[in-house]
Amino acid sequence: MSSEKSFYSSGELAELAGLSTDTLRHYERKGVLARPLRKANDYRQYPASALQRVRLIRRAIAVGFTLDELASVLKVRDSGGAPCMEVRALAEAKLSDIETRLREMSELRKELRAVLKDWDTRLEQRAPGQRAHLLESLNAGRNGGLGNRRQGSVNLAKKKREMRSK
Amino acid sequence: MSSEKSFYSSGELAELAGLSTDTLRHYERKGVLARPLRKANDYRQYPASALQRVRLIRRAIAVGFTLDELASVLKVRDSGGAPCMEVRALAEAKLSDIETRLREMSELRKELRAVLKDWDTRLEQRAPGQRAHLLESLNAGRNGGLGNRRQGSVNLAKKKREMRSK
DNA sequence: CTTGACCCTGGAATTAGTTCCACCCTTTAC
DNA sequence: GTAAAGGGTGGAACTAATTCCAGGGTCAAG
Repeated sequence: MSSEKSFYSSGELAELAGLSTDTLRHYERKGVLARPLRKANDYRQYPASALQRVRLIRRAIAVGFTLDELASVLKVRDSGGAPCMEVRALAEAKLSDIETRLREMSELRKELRAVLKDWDTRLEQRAPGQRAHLLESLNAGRNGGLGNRRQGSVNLAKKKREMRSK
Repeated sequence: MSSEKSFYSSGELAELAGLSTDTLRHYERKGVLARPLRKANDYRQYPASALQRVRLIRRAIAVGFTLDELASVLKVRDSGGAPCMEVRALAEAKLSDIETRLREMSELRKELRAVLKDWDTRLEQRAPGQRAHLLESLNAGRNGGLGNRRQGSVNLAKKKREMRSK
């Protein structure tokens, strides 16, 4: 039943993971994906675990981690060392980022759903002068607690500017 | 009670929205933020609605929209026209993206929480040889239905490559 | 031995969003 | 009037992730 090979070539891994071999190499260069053993011909031989690693990477990226950030976290993990506070803090910050983004996303999902429903309704009714509200609702979203913060580096914009103009 | 001004300067709006005036100008250039009226001195005068618009933009970006994509959607909305199928399709695609990302994110949130808890436990116990599992758990996450797809443009990687090598 | 399918490498290029730069203008306070 | 603070402009630069490129192997099939 186990149709899983224990080694993948770069092409195979790329295929399985849904990305290009170029990207795999990139991950390697960035230090988030370990350099795999090579065969005699210098071809990469990825262990099965690499697939999971790649999936982890993609999830982490999707969630706002930077390859460099990830590298710092994974380096700790891979060497089994105790995470220096820096890394722990990073992980914690990411977690709270994620929570914020989760809220935002489900918010936007709701809005987007409403918009689509709206559009479809309007398109069916076809009342000529109707002038659909379309994304109007999107604009309306409760703009309560959220507001600014970006994914990783927050609002350095004018801070930097202020520094140099000082 | 309404402490809200009805017009903002670019600096004010930037401040409120938590981004730089440069970014505001960028949004304008990209066509997601309407060119505001100008005062006699050529200063921008943003209507209060611009703040909501900017917030919408940020949410949309956070969720995977591209400024160009957003522009195409918003252009429809702003002109009150019926959304051409292209735009509707885009919105729908984004919705499904969002749903996928939501799943991924809450998945990763869970994992991240576990990792943090793990770390803290280990750090407290301080069993020397323990060699923490750290992110180990992250690797373990159910890799069921999800897997590859990226935010916006999916997997063009090798597709393009294939085309040209044909 | 040639062809086609893969793989390798380092560095350049691209894409998107954002920021920086240089230079000029306006308004307010001293 | 002059410095400080805030605006404006176009275009260059930067960052991150990914892709492209050019030149060079390996290997099985025909």
